[in-house]
Amino acid sequence: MAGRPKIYDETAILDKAVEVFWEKGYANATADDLLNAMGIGKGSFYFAFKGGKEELFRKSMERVVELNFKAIRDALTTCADPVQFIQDFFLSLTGNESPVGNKGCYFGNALIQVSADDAGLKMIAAKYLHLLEEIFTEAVQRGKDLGLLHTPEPAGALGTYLVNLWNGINVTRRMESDQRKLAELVRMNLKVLN
Amino acid sequence: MAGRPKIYDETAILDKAVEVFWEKGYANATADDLLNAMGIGKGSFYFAFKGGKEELFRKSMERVVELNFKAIRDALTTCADPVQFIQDFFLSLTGNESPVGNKGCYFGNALIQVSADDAGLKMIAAKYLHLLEEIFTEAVQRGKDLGLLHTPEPAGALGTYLVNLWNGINVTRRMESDQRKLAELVRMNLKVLN
DNA sequence: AATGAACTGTACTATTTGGTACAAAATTGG
DNA sequence: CCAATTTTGTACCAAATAGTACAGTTCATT
Repeated sequence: MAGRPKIYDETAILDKAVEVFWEKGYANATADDLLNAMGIGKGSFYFAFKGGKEELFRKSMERVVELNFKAIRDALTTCADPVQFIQDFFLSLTGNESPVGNKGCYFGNALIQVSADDAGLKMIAAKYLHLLEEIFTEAVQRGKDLGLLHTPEPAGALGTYLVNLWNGINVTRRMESDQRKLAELVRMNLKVLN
Repeated sequence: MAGRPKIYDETAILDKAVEVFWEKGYANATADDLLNAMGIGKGSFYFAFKGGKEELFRKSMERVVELNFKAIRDALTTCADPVQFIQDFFLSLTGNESPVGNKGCYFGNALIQVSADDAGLKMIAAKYLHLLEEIFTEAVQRGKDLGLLHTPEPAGALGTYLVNLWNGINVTRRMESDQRKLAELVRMNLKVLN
């Protein structure tokens, strides 16, 4: 354990990479784009990420899960009314300054942007979307336990429903700029939570 | 009006290009991939598509609209029960051999795959998704006129709902291979059509 | 301070990319 | 058959790309 110390902060440059991938998409983000944003040289980059762009993206997905999903899960498991939280969450997606950003879902994007021969990355993206589904399912279950939900639909089916709504909204937002229509759309969908 | 005749069929090579774009995605499809699939040389290609890959993709989108959306619209405007048709249509998406293929929505994919500086392509893709929304809306309206629908939701809102479901399913299909869950998801969503 | 390990910057390379140039080929009309 | 026109194949190019090689640097340990 000796050696020259890193001149950068691991997570800081990962965050920069996340920005680039989110903004430009996996396929369109070049190594140059990434290195510039991260502010490190090729030497450092290929030393830290022996797997190149692919490994960087894998780690960037972990980072996004860490930053976003964990926060959602925490909020959902501690808040007084998870059902209300879910409703607010989805409605917030219809605004211009959504907390999640306007570039779609990091993992949904990945599923569609990553080329077929990077099957590994796709599977990881799918896995994380399943995690999100699970988070929704847990929240719904908690809502049921708290007596806030009376629908006969099982929590698992509602989790699937919500992750699909998430996937849909993240695409539909790109074709529809009318926030009213988006909000109405969400409201109509959230009627399943009654 | 003279000149050497084309050695290829315009629409035939467009169909080949559609295949490649659909399979690999816009960003990942190289000119080489496309030329090989289309079976023409660079000379012919850049002569026929002066705008290169971008123009080819624009025309390929037109072709997909022509092939797929027009068929859906025709079916929806002539069938006896448009509501039933919509239900069958969405349920068919959950199977392995969906009529639309398993590579997602051509236009939803485009919205997510095309780089930000190709804003023109994105707008066209969005426009075509709005066309699909309109097709759904018309079908719903017709269902109402025929007395097959009793929901108080306006047809336009239901059209938006359905295009969002379409967008969602096309992403969710990539993360969820369990056809039962997908079918259940669709069934839950289609309860809005009652 | 000497040693060795961890890290970085730069120069280089090989390949792939989209795209152009242009001469040759295939046709129709005169 | 000749001229005009349209289409094609090939050779070429410049830029961008991912990645390697490696010498040099900075530190902890001794």
